[in-house]
Amino acid sequence: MRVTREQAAENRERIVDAAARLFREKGFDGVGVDAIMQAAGLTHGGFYRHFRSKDALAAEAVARGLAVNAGRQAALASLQDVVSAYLSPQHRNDAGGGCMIAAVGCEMARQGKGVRRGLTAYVRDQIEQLARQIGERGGAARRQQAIATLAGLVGALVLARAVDDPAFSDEILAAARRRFGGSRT
Amino acid sequence: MRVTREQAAENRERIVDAAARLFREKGFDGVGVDAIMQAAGLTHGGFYRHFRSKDALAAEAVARGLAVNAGRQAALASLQDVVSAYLSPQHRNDAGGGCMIAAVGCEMARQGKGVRRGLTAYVRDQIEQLARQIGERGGAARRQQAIATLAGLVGALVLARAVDDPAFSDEILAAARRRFGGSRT
DNA sequence: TGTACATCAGTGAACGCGCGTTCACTGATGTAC
DNA sequence: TGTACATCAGTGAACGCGCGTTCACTGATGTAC
Repeated sequence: MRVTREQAAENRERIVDAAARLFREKGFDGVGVDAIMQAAGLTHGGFYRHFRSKDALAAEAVARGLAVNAGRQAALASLQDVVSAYLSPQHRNDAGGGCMIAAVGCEMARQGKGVRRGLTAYVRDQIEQLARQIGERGGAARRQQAIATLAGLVGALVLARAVDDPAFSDEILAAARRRFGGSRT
Repeated sequence: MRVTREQAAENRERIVDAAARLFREKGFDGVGVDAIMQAAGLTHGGFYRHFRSKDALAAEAVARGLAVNAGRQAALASLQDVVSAYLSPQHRNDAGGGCMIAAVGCEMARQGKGVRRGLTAYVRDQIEQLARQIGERGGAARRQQAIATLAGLVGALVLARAVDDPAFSDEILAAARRRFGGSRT
């Protein structure tokens, strides 16, 4: 049952997209190759014609998820827009379609080189982009604030998702929105 | 090979402690019952005389880890001390002995009720304690700032651990220390 | 353009392995007299 | 205090299961003529 080269390429994309979503929803150890292939509409046997290993897919899926996220963030003009989208209840409720770092950041420290390299580049980009959007004062202080803001966003989303009580979760998001949301420090 | 009641209780403590450490080092899915029991100096077969399931142990281990952490934090008088200990390279390098949230926060959203309930109580406590240590202004703004600070600490540590480049990791910690470290906002 | 053959994306069964959990067993501890 | 027996913490083999990975096979696609 061979398939067009274009079809094969398209299938590969679907696998990476499915993995990017499922990893964010259930963690790296929480999804198997089987589930990923099924989500992509294929059977698990064909997996190794596309990827050397599950780890190799993870590296690509993380890169994909980060790239999509970076694009979305860049499309938002102001710091306020970025922060309020990031700290929205919708983002909290949609881990599978949201920020990679908030979803699987804790597990990344334990991942292979491929995953961590992609993440590092992304974090650098995000910091620079945030620094540009903060846009006041000179380099060092602005960069510092960008780092702190990124940390605050990620941490607030992790907390808001981990916590058991919806009202408390909302409070965390709201507080972080007010503190990091473009108000002049 | 029955064992003294006190010995048994002691063994139970050792299991919980080993689990609290290993979960932080490798994630909930990254350690098996076997490894935990071995770390506690026992064989895996006896596990179910102490805990109903791995999940039940996870709830206890998280509670233990959080309690230890809370105690350590409370022993530090000033916000500055708390922040600089939390965002120290030593803490970054010792996930197994450090903050539960930074180590497995992302996975907690996917854990059972026991784990999340304990975490929620802990987050509430930490926020109140930070608010007390911030100690300026009235209730609402202070609480807001405490939430943002907690988020910033957790996020910065997650980022510092995830990133591939040691210098960059240090920079993240330093920037967050300066932003969250007790300086009057 | 048509034919003959090689390629290879995808299938589904199978592999070894480690997981969470169960179980029969052991023998020191705890208890009843 | 001593004796006889029940209890039960811990052991190690075993369970079913799902995992990541491999493999023989299929048959449409791609290629060479």
